[in-house]
Amino acid sequence: MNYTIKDIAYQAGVSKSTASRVISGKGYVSMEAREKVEATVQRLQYKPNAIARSLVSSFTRNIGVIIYRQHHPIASHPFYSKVLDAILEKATELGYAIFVMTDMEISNRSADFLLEKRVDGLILISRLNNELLEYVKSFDIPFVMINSSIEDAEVTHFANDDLAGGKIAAEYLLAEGYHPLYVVAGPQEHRSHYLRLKGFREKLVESGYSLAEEDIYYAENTQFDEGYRAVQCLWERASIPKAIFATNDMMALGVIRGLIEKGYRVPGDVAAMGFDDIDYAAISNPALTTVHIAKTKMGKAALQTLDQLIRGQVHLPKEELFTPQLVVRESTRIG
Amino acid sequence: MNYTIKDIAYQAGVSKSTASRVISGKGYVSMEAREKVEATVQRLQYKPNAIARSLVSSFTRNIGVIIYRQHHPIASHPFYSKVLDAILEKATELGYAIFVMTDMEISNRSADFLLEKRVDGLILISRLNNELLEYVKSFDIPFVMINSSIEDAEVTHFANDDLAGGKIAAEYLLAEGYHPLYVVAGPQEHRSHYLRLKGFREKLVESGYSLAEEDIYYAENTQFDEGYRAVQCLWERASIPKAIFATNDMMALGVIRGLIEKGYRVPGDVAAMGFDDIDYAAISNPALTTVHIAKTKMGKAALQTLDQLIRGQVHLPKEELFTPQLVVRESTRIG
DNA sequence: CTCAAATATGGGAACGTTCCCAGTAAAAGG
DNA sequence: CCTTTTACTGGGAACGTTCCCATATTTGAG
Repeated sequence: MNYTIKDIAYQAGVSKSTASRVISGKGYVSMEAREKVEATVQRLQYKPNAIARSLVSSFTRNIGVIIYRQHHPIASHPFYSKVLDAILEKATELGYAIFVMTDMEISNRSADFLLEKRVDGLILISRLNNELLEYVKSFDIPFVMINSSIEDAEVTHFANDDLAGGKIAAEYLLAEGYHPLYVVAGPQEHRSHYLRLKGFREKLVESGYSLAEEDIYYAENTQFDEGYRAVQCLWERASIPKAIFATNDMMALGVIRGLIEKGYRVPGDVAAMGFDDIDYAAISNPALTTVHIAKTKMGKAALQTLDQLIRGQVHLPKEELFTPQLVVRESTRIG
Repeated sequence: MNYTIKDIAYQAGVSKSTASRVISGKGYVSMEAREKVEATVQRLQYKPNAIARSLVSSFTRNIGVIIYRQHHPIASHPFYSKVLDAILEKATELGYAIFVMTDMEISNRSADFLLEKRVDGLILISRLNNELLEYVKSFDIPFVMINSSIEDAEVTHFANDDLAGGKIAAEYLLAEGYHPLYVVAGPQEHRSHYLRLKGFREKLVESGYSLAEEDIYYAENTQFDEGYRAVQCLWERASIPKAIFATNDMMALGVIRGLIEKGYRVPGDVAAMGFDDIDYAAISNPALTTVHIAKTKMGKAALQTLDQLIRGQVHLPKEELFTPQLVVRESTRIG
């Protein structure tokens, strides 16, 4: 059985009002009463009931994180798990507890569930559609999006500057003399993969090159296997590229695997480059050149802003883009 | 503003008792009343307040997961994130919401926090000490442990059969003709690393071999860098092994990196083997031979059992060991 | 010495549910 | 036709807090 504030009050010989004042730390309390109550709290290992507190204050200090995944589990996702880590760490700092939910299909289910739990705010990560967005908006609960597949002018959104990232990749590969180039592009319905390809192509054009449609493999999902398959498909064509850029690291790793199996040396014969800078990029063989995304910063900033939203601040920037950074490793470094 | 059951009752023209009966689905309600209430619920997008419900029922349908990590973030941990994924999936199935917490040092902080939130149960993962265990036990809240660093006869524990796993590794390497062998062993305070080494050694002895202390590198943590460092340290000694076994995959990957940098071919010159079967093991170059742990099964079983505990079942097995499985990949396959 | 301000206390309403209970109306049993 | 059961309804207490309010005591300024 759990003790209540009444038990504390009774055993400390004060009223529950006084006990409440000591425990919540607000209002006038005499030194004597304070000591008696604190001693009793200690002795009975009393823990205030956050449920009852929430009921009266209408704040739960709980936040829901929903990651909509289509193919891949959430927590073990090499990218989103990093963001989630950052959120969890920041949450401890700010005194929030985090509900983590994952949903295979994009539906209202998770949001409904967390709304019933009366979370103070919501963080939506990755894929979502307009219907869901409108649904969440219709309850006026603070929420932010991270790396969402869609954009909305009214909703605070944290994302990597993928257009710039695509350009960085193209610029680097061209500067290193890699040409011709092939691209393995993730699903174009997703904002980030679309922008990465777009930035890459724009930079090529700016530099006097071009990117033909037949030099692009459009992947069905964003995983290792699709990178591997891309090599098989692209190789049915005549020319062999000097480098392959994939719009994320997992696919780039699949590309490397495909190349090695075909007997090519990476980067000796064909170089490979990814995007995301997941943990494994640094330790793979060869280590993967990629575009680093500030995953930790994104996660922390998202919760920080959500906290401000919860505390009633209104005039916050609607979009925050994080600047990506080139990370050069072995997979594009010859000699 | 959120609607309450009173609003529903008023707008539907019934008492809040009747509205409650319709919404919670228990007690007698006329067809007419039911329809009126359901229509109003639909119209106002009413969501029952789980906080108020919890207060009266004393169940929250929330469960806390605490992962104590020493060096590595939790969600992006290649092993525990898989377990967490399984827990999240099972939770959706069983109708629980999951609080995920992470703690750098082993303290009562996270447990206290979640206890105040009045979670129905707790899942403790990885490292913990007796003090913490006794503390959690002192509140009689149902809880289970997964892959805990310590054992306790009274607490339900889900773990891999690490002793058997160590034997499997030794048996396989010997059968393939690998000898002499080096071992990179994780911190021996942790039950699983201790048992993996123990099983490995026992099998060697059974087979007429032995494992000298100087052929073991005791790692300070369980990460990539320590595997890499192990190679540097072990190589200061005279003989070169035919294979190296690391008590987890991350260290094994570090070993491979170290070997490659020294100019050895893996497995041509020296083979390498890990333990865990994390995602990266399958896609690394060379793909890593390892001992597979049923991470998903462990996570699901843990929540399943916790649910039974919460529902009042008492006679449950105190320990469940999952049988590991050999996974042979390139890193030990010659030719 | 008086009176206002500051300090301290306890009673009780409120938060949004559930659930027990008393009561009524209709159906069924004798 | 009376009685018992069944079907249905609404009032109100309870869950464990916070917080407003009324009241009591102490402090200290004039």
